Amino acid sequence: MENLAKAYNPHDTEGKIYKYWEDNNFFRADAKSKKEPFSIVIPPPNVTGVLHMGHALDGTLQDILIRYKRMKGFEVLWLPGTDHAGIATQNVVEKELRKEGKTRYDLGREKFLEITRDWANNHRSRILEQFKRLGASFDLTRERFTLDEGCSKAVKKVFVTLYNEGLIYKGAYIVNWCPRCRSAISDIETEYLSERGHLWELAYPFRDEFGAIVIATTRPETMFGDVAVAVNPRDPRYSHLIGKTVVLPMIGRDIPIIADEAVEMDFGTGALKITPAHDPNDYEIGKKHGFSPVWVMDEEGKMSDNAYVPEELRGLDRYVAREKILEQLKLQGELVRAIPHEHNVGHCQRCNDTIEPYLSEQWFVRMKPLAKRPVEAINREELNFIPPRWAKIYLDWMHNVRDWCISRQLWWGHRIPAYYCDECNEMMVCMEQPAECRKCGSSSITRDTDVLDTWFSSALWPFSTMGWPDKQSGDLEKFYPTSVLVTGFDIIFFWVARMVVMGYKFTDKSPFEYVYIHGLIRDEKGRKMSKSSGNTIDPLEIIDKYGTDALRFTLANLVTYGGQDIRLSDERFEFGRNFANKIWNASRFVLMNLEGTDDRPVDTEALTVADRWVLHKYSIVAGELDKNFGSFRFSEAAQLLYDFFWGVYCDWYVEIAKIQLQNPQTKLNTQRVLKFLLEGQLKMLHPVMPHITEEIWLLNNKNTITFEPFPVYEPLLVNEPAERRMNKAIDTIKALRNIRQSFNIPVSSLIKARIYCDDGEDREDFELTAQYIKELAKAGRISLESGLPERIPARSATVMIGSALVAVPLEGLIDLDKEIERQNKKIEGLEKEMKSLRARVNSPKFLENAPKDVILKTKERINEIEQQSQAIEDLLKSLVEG
RNA sequence: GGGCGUUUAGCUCAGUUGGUAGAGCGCUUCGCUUACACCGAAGAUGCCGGGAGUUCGAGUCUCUCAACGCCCACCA
Repeated sequence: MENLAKAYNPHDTEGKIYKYWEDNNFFRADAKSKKEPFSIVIPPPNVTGVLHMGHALDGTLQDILIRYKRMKGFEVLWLPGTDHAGIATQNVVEKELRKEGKTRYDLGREKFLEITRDWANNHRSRILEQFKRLGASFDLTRERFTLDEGCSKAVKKVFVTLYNEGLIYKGAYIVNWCPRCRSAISDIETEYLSERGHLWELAYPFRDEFGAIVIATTRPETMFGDVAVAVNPRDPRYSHLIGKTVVLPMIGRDIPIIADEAVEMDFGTGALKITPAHDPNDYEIGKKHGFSPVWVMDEEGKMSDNAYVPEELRGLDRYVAREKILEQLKLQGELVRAIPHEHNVGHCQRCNDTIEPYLSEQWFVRMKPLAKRPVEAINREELNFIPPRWAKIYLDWMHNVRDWCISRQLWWGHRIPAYYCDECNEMMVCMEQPAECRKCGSSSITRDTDVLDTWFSSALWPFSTMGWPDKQSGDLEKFYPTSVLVTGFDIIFFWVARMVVMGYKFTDKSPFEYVYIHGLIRDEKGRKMSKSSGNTIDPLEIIDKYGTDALRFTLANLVTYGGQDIRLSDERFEFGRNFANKIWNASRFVLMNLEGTDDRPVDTEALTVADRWVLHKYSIVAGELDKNFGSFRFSEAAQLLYDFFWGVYCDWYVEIAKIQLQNPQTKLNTQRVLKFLLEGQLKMLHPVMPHITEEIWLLNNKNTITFEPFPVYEPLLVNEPAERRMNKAIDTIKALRNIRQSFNIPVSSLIKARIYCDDGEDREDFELTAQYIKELAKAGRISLESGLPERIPARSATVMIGSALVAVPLEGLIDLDKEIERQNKKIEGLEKEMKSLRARVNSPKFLENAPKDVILKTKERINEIEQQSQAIEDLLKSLVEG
């Protein structure tokens, strides 16, 4: 054991240990096991992605739960996989193509998909390899991909079923259109940003008389698609104009002035241009009044090449066209004015391009009828959010849910299983391509060219990955529904809510019992981490620099139950690194001192006070840990582990063990206790810091720590007297060290300490711990005196430990003024505390209402303070008198 | 417009049923004592955002105000 490195080097450990786990298939789940199941499916990272801090946090927390439950004896499944990430992946591949000066249209659909598939396959393993570096104990034999055969089958099955039940429909509606992606996107993929623009007031001249009506618009380029001008019928400024005809500037097309209640009189000019093909509200108004929409912009955001658009503008980008139009209108005197106007503009979440509302044929899922059971799930506690406040956000969304636009005009994704007869246009929605048209019998059939929103397949993830709709594997029965979903709040609507919807619809159950929502990772200034702002912290770099376990421990410690965002900086990981090193070195110490020991258990008859004390504390920590891991309180668990290992085991027990190891009578049992506690703590730490604990564990054990039973609260180890005794001893040691430091007494000079105490319990307590005090406070001699002295020994530094007085005679060494100052300060503190205690006790209401134990405790404390104050005052007197 | 979160030591943040505040880092002073300087020892630092209320007692519960942040809706 002497050959262990002086400092923990994670790189010597991590790769080796992970391989050991992998080679032995420790993480493979058995669907036939009799053990109670515990399962998590990973939120599938995008194939194109690289591991970022969000993944690291998410993955760490899942792995902690998984490893903890594995040690608790559950049959555990953590199912890994990746998401094909429709738009994101397609964008990346298109970007690559652009470097070669090509577009996807140059390649054609088949060729483009082939390239994208290769790309995805390459990256698919990369991200999972990165998760492995996190120590993720997932079952790689069950790895899934949202576009693999099984998932695709599930997608088709769900689509066809929903269609047949009328829950999926196709139709022309205004959708959010991203001109850059050339696709529709859903409402929640549209991000509204406040932008400074203009409200342009344009004059549309009357056809049959002099004058004009002035409308207000933020998008003048859509004017050629106008079908009417609408005013509020109650608006006195305009009511006389209703029914008249105006002429669209530049193209001279006639449109009527109509009346509609929806027009707000006090916005803009009170006159609204109606452009049904390019605005959601206008679409509604247009429909109501029976107008046919006029398209003037194409799917790339360019002005259409049709008769409605002036020739010189056709094919121009929408913003270029806007400038030209304004220029022209200004010349013609039809641009009345431009008012600076701040308004919200939709942007594509994926590519940030400005969204155009666009009337087009799309597929939708009717969400309202599907939302009923997901709403009830909260009340029935079939679905529980942690922290619970997220349930409200989820419910609000469910209550106001709108139809979900699921079709995307992309190539990369699940192609919609709808088929059209080329002859008669009959539409057939079915699992496989039909051989012939069911209506006219033609064999010329074409599949719908749209693909599905990525989140459609993600919504099925918890059960599509378990084999649904097939049941052969047994995974569905054993591991579905899953136990918990761990994710960030940013995808509650995108993913969590839709999984619940689909879960209830197709499996009759919530796909998970708990949703644990953690905060988002931010940079040290609280900004969102993003590649574009260059403020990301790469978890792999952190792993290289500090080690995986350091990363995991730090993150676990930083995450809060309330789900607060986490501000990270590089240096924060030193915390975990230092702790790992501490574990390493304490282990090294213990292992070095195990020579000559045996494999027998701790002899509980022969325990010293310190042994009993540390075992007592250990048992309590084990119990607390169980509670914390069981209730997703990761940081409390991490803090507990840290405090016990460092603050109790290392700082006190190991130091005391050094004493006990010197004594042949206590040596053997001390070794056993050291080892028992070290191994127990390795187990406790293992879910959070798997590599280092396994490495150390294997130095002394044949089998992996992976399946070791997690330590539990052990009532037999609880020992209150030992705790009381050690608390006194520790207080005394600290007091003596304080005196030593205050008076600059060098370590080389041994101090003497006299402890004046009662002959009863106090004396017994101190007798049992006197040796620890002597050694750890570097005292030459400890003497126990009976009762408090009548006169405090002169030229002594003193301190009260409970009702006992500890005095250190410091002939010649003591600085009188310094000691007086020290004691005065002490009295000051006591007096302050006393004041508030007295006020309480003197109030009859307190005595009436407060619980008895609180009253008792308060009175005891008052007595204690009185005693101490008295002693200190006596001391001061004797100091002054010399 | 609606909703949520945050405000505690110089910094970053804990604080689970109300009992008189903690950690890490940083800072000060010592120290290479049979693991560890990625260390050990001793210390300093807080009207727990402001105000009001409930209570014997409030960082913790209620109301209110303020600042910052986020989400949803949305006005052409």
